[in-house]
Amino acid sequence: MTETANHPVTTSQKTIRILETIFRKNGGTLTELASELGMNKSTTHNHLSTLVDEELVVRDGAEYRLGLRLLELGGYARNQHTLYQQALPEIERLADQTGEIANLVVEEHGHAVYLACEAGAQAVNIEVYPGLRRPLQVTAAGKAILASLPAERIDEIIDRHGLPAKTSNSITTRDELTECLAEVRDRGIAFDDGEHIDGLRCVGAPIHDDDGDILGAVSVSGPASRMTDDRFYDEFPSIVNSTLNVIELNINQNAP
Amino acid sequence: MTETANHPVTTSQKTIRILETIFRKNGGTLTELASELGMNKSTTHNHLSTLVDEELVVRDGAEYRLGLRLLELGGYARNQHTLYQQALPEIERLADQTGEIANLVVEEHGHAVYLACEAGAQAVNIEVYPGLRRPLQVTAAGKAILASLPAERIDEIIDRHGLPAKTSNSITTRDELTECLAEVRDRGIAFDDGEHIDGLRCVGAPIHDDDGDILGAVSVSGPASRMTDDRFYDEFPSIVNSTLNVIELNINQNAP
DNA sequence: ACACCCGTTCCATTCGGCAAAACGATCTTC
DNA sequence: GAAGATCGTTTTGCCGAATGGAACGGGTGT
Repeated sequence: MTETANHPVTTSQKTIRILETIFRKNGGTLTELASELGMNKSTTHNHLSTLVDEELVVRDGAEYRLGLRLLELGGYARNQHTLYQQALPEIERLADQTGEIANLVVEEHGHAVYLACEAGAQAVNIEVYPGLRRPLQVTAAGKAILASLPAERIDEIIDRHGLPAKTSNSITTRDELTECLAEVRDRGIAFDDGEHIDGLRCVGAPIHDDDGDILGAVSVSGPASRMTDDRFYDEFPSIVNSTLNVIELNINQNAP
Repeated sequence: MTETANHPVTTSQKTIRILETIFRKNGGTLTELASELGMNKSTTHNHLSTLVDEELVVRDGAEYRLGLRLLELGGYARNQHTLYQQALPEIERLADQTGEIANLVVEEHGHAVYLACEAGAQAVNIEVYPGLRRPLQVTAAGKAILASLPAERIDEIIDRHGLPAKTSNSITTRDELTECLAEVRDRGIAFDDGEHIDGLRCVGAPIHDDDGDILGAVSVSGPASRMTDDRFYDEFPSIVNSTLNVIELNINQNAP
């Protein structure tokens, strides 16, 4: 299932690695990228000029940067998720209502991927943007999704990505995770108490269709200073829950 | 400047063409894509499994679709535009104020690229999304940008992309365009009166930094039924203009 | 004016991308 | 339930093309 390609196209892999490197380093010159990748300058040059030709990369003097063509493709990838179209207005409302950051998350390739993140009035400016990927088990939304997946799928994902620790609170063993997910299934709500970023608390809930299949998750995150225990454990879970109900209603109405 | 690469990496071009085709056809099976591209099945298969490996493509049964990894890269490409960060709140306000669709547009590779498009209360649902590209000369925002570019750059762009007609109102000759851009420079406002989509009217204005360099454009679009002449020629231009002033103030304050 | 750094071009080698065909799996049809 | 069609996967050999070394050119800064 999650096995790697038998005959990968190595040339294309190189091109993709270049894109990734530009992404990681936030742009760079030809020689920078070539040495970073351990590739010859002329090879890198050929790849880069191809990418510029195809408009996936923009050249600004000596600097190469990611081009907006990627946004066209990525924006389209997002739009094809009907969940996005159905849930976006509710996510915006959730952000307004809480004043914090409200997120819509789906699972892809074993990652938690943010489809939307709307900032409320007093939202703290953490670097979160549509398309961002994080490990599933360190986010509230990701845990909500994991809790709705069959055990063998969870094993697959752990085999592929492991359980990397982000803070001292992170879950790092399969046993801890199993226990945690059982609680999530009980409550219908997942928590992240500084497991990804110290001092950041997060409340999430899974979104199901009427067949009971998991579609994604909705979550709200804010700093512990404003996320007092009563808001974290009572108020926000109930707000998230009512948002969830509206979203599931929308989905099941529009897809009979 | 706008010349094509001397030694393009043809293998990577093929991979990119596959991505484009999936984009255009909104997904497809292996054999569909192979015949569409005139490529052998095994070749297409190798490329596709590489793309899935790299998480740029998602496989859902027999269907291949664009993956959200592209949204990660594209979202990042958008975030690196400081204009986006500075102008987004004003675009949202503009959408609220007018009830129509408010857009933030930049030029890249000779296209008008939508960085943001926020829907107001009564916005008509035209298919516009972040990352969408359109010819510059058929949109109000694009004309605003063109009007601020040096003539030789405009010639380059026309050489590369031509002046494709979208409706019977579209500008199709260099002379018409020159005349139109002169008016835009006079007024500081650009109009699109059904030049891209019949019955769609659009008001745009160019965003400059304090050096006078063009950064992008802001625009509002709505159906002619609501965009009566007085709103189209008076009310909306003045609203767009005041939005523009706030954005330019933000930019020049935060980048001294 | 000189030197350094970075991007570009040229060329030979060899690696790997490509197509044709055979195989396997899944779903439909009689 | 068997036969056939259709689609994805694998195998294999050949030729193209991606690669890296080295030389060239162009800009900038001291």
